[in-house]
Amino acid sequence: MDKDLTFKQRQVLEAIRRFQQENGYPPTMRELAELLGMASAAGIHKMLLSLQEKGVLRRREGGKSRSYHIVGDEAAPGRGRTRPCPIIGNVVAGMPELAVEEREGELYLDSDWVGQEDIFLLRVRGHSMIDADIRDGDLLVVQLTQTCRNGDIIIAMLDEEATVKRFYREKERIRLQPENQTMQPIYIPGDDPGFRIIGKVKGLLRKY
Amino acid sequence: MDKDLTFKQRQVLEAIRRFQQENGYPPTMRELAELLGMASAAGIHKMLLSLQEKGVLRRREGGKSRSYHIVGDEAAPGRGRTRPCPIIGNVVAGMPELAVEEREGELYLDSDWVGQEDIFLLRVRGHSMIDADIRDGDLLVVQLTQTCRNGDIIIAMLDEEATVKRFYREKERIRLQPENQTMQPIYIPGDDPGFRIIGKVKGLLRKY
DNA sequence: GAAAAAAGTGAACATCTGTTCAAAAAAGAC
DNA sequence: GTCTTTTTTGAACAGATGTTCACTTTTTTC
Repeated sequence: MDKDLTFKQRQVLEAIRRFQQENGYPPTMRELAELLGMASAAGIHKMLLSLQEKGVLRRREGGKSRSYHIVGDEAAPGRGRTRPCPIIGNVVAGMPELAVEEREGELYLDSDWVGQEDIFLLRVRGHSMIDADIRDGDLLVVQLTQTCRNGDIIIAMLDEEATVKRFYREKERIRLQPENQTMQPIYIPGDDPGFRIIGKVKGLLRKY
Repeated sequence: MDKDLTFKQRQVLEAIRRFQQENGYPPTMRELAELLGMASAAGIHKMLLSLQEKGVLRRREGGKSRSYHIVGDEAAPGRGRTRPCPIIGNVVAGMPELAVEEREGELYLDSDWVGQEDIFLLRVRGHSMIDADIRDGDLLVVQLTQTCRNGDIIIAMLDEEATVKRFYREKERIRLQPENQTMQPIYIPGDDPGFRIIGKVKGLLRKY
């Protein structure tokens, strides 16, 4: 696909790539012209159009400055490869609107790893899940969902307070099992209005 | 150093970062203003100046459009804030050249989280570190280094085989301690040529 | 060599972009 | 409360930038 490019066109492409690499943003047409020793921006303009037709160059919006990027270049806008995920210090009432006050920051995570669903990162407080090898200070990747299966590790609101527990549905009640031998399970009647499932744990991040 | 930023200034910084991440080039002042719901570019202009004075923002040349970049992200200009990290299935002889045959794939990770050093991801086999809450199948973030301190979790080559152990330097020998009560420590004479430290564990990724 | 395509020029124009200024609103500090 | 700092607005301006046009030069193709 690169074979039907002329020498000049390849030169322009290479100049764009180098400029982006060195400066962190794409060049303007006149900057490109000067870089290639040309006197007018019009020639570059024509060249960029033909490069666009051949599919090797793209621009996000017409008319905007510095908006060209090379197709297939890693430096190009990689929508989809990674996504920003907010770090929540504490789950608070009003979820899943993710109260902004509790935002610690955000991490960009690989979409291949966390998937496309609505997620956030929750910092673990305490040792209630130590038998599941989840430690104090770990970050949990939480997927917002109401549906979960027996044995899932979930985040639940229980009377305005958030907890991480393993979920089991029993006959007339729900059992929330802490993964810590020294702690007792919590039983929820089926009709408890103070109980609400926020989401389930899909992954874990730990920093040493 | 980030502590003397106002809330608004931090908001502006975050908007710049996100725009750069999504589009591959920095925003103009008016684009920023619209993004933040402001009516004029002048406010943004003043804000960028103060951010510049505080040293968190820089521009390559005055007067040029879209030429601002965030100081923390400047280490990898144009590469955004994530970096590709190879996933290694097994550590093999010949490291740290990271034999390509063993590459399982790669994940893009947040530079804020993994830092700028040379790293790779190693998949854990077995349960030798279960007492350190590291499970079979976890991915370890390994920083390539020869220097490590007592108590560090390290990756070491021992007679052509890779192991994950906790590192302790004793009088005339090195003790490699498995974090599993049922396993015995390994002792290495100080002059063992078959022993080599690959790196140390900086983080952990787990998927449920 | 003739014809066609590609590359380049120079000028003009509309819009975008950064910058400045005066003033007002909002938020904190005291 | 008063005062100061921060934040926002609106307008205006200069220069930068993308675009178009007519035309010339160079290169390629037949």
